Amino acid sequence: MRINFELLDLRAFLAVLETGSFHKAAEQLNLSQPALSRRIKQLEETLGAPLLERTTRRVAATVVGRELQPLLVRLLDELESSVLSMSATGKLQHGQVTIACVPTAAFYFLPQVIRQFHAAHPNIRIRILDLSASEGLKSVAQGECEFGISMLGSADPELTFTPLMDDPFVLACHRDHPLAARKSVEWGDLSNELLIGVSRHSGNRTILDNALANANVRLNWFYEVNHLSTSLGLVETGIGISVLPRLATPQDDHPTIVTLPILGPVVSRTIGIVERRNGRLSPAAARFRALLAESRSTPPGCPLSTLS
Amino acid sequence: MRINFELLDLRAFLAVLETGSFHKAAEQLNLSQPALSRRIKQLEETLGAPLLERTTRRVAATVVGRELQPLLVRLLDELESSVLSMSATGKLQHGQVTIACVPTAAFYFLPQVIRQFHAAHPNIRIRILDLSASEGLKSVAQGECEFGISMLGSADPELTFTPLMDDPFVLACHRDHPLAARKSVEWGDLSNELLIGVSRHSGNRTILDNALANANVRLNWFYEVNHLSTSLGLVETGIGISVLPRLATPQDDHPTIVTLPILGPVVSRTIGIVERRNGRLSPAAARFRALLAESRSTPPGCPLSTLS
DNA sequence: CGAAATTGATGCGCATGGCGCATCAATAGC
DNA sequence: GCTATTGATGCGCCATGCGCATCAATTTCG
Repeated sequence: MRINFELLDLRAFLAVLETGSFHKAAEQLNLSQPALSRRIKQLEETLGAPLLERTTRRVAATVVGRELQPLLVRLLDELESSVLSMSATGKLQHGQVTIACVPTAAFYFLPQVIRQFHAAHPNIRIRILDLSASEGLKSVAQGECEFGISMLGSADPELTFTPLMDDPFVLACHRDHPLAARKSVEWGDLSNELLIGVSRHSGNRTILDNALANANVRLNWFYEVNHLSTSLGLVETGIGISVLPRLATPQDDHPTIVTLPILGPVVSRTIGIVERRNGRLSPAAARFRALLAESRSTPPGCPLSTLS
Repeated sequence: MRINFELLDLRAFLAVLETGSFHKAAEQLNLSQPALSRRIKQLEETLGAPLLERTTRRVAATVVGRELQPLLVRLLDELESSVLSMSATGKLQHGQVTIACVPTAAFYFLPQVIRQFHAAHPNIRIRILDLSASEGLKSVAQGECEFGISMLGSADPELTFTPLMDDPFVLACHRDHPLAARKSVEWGDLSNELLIGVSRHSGNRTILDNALANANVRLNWFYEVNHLSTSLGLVETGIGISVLPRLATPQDDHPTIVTLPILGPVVSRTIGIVERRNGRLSPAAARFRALLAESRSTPPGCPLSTLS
């Protein structure tokens, strides 16, 4: 059996029991009394049982109506709260934005943008999935978050990429290391060093390997770890040096670690916003994305596969 | 915020996600594709956030849509099952009838009528509130059951009464009692006996007292108990005799108790159907009541206060 | 890479359903 | 018994929701 009535019918029934009057219930629902009377009659016919016993001066629920009333109150209350929540989300008064972000970019972009966004929309929560680049792209592709902040990765025609900034790879070494006294180094300077790197399957490593292959530079990756932060930890112990994205290194002076630009050529990864090609952002997510884009103005997004 | 959409909108949204197609969802809901497209669009505008991401070949829920979907599935499933239940009740395919009945009448009227009703409507349950006469009338008046089987009690203008049968008061005594050998007795025969009776506030006692006052008969109520069955129990011990409604006495031969008609005059209580004056019965209750009435045809009900 | 098939969105006109007004019948209070 | 009020019904009107036709976009296939 298909549902063959409307929400207004159910609300009319509940309003009559609440107010004790067809007239008052009609007022409550912005209807005339005859319109409400017809709605009640139609609902009773649809359900095949009387719900109300009434005279011109009195109204009460039948036994069937008594059974139905608490159920309808609960269902309509739940529906109404969820609608209220949806509507508040739509008006940026309440809700949540879910985005994926590679951890190294999170610390750079998000604090300031989150501060701005929160000041403007104090009741909207930001939910950040801190995932690896590949996991983050997958999360966006599968619709688990509204967009992601990531870097150029595998070409996926379903995703678009809006660059925000270039993040150069730099050298990280212990203060006591001979190279630490330089203002910058070249790739050739690193040829004889024992280098600490991340997994060869990671996005960062893929970008780096491609760029260096083009420049005929070969490096000696002696240690391989899974997380950039582990690279930094090992550098701190002095057992080797590492090539890392700038954002993954300490932003301020560090007691034991020195970071130096690597020239000839400068190799960078591009950090940007990843979205589904036909995605539609909720108003809150759209606003958050706008603030992100403003923090670094760039041309409109295009498919990843067209970026060189 | 008021609910400003319809059940069909919600069902359209869920149907699209279930079928993966506006076309197929429209078919499912007996709409054309443009009509369904408009419903989705209107729902999204009402809620202030997109629910679906779609191209001409593909459709998926947004993050907001994903959050809403399980809630709506549950709410609409519950609504649909309760409507199915109501509809089955309306068509006498399923449901429940609740009536109040004084215990002494229950054994007489209900077994046969319940058998007939159950044969015709095997999936409708009969719920019997076995209450005293006064409690039964109150339950009917307050809408806790659809009607009651009771006797003439306090005049309540909100209730109507349809007589089913007259139930005479009879003498119950031990087989060894001197009166047991008679075929009948008169009230005068009881003047010098120690009588067991129920509470002077009970319906039965009120009827009896009124009738005997009119006939200038005075009885000696020596013992007073709360339940008619207790009267019978005491009669069985031989400590006294009792005046009881015929229906409250053993219907068959009893090893120790004899029941005799009491003449000059015959005093009876009237058992009948009690209803709210403006009551509306569910179809099942209406059918059950009709079977009851058929078991003893009587004139249409009239207000209790007009019965002499 | 272009053509073809298919699908969601939109313009348009029409029919119907839901509405409010007027009124009736019933109810409750004085 | 009269009066005021309320729920139910008849009636006419109009706004809404519909389907048809069509467009633009998407995906598949040769």
